[in-house]
Amino acid sequence: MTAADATLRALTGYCLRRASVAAMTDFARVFARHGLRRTTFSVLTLVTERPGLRQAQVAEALAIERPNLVQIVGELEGRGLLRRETDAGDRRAQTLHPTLAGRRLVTQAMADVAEQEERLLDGLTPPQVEALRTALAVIEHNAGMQREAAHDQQVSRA
Amino acid sequence: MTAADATLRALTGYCLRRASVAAMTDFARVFARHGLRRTTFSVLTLVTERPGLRQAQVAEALAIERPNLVQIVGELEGRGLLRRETDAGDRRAQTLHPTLAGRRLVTQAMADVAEQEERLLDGLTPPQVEALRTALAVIEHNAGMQREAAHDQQVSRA
DNA sequence: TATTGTTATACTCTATAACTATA
DNA sequence: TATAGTTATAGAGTATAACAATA
Repeated sequence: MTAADATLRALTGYCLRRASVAAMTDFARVFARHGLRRTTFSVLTLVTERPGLRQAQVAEALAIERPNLVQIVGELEGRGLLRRETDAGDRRAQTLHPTLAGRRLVTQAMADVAEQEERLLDGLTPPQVEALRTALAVIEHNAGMQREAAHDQQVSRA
Repeated sequence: MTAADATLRALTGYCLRRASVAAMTDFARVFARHGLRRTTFSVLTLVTERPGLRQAQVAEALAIERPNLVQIVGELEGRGLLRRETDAGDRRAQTLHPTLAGRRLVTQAMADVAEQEERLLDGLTPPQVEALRTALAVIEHNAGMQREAAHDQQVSRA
């Protein structure tokens, strides 16, 4: 495809966004069934998979700004799904640990999410899904390169 | 992949979202070089491709709520990139028409967007890109099915 | 009565500056 | 001084209710 015939609906970037928005809308409904949003589901799942992470590490891993994570963790702690624990070695840091209720909720929610994902991928063969994931990884990588290049340019201009 | 090993990073839905966010972040930078945002670029491009559409038709085509489109069109009209024209046959309706400046801006911006898209897809063969677009269409379709099913359920409950 | 564009409004997600307490 | 968590706040994007003009 050349730039000449690149109309709005022909843009792969727009197809990517439409599919993402549609998929995340469905996922949001699954999250809501468990009283979760995308961000709270992500944080609770990560903390369950890797207990003891600091908030800053969770924020880094999930690309969430630290100030925004405070409310998310507060919400999950308020519902008794995880607890904050002051790090023994560095009393500035809060490590995060799932409660039993949190682990149970993650198990249930993740099962529903996986089921929803199967519905979304219905009609695609395993090789097609693998090819999709490869393509998505390439795009994410290329976009990251773009961001770094723009950042370097900004730095060198300063 | 079964639900059993579905950790956060293994979810295809999350890979899809990360790639989409990364790609749209880059596109946003391209739009900004022309004084546009994603929404204003989309509207101006569509109006240039299909002049004379009513606002309600543009909103429907781009999945933008009509109230939100008012500001977008107002911004583009204020910059002299398109003009509203009261429909002769239905004086409630406003049809949208690109100005010369608007058409020129779309040509320039679309060229940059297509170039950016090529960078994003760098490393993928044309068949791989085609397979990606097929997979994205399947996901969007499946998600739409999900939405309709949920809506039908909601209606039948009422 | 229904529809188009519009106004006002609210809600979510995200981003940044600045504070505190620790290091 | 630098970092972790926090507070407050601002912005973009999106969603709904209600109104005037028109059909």
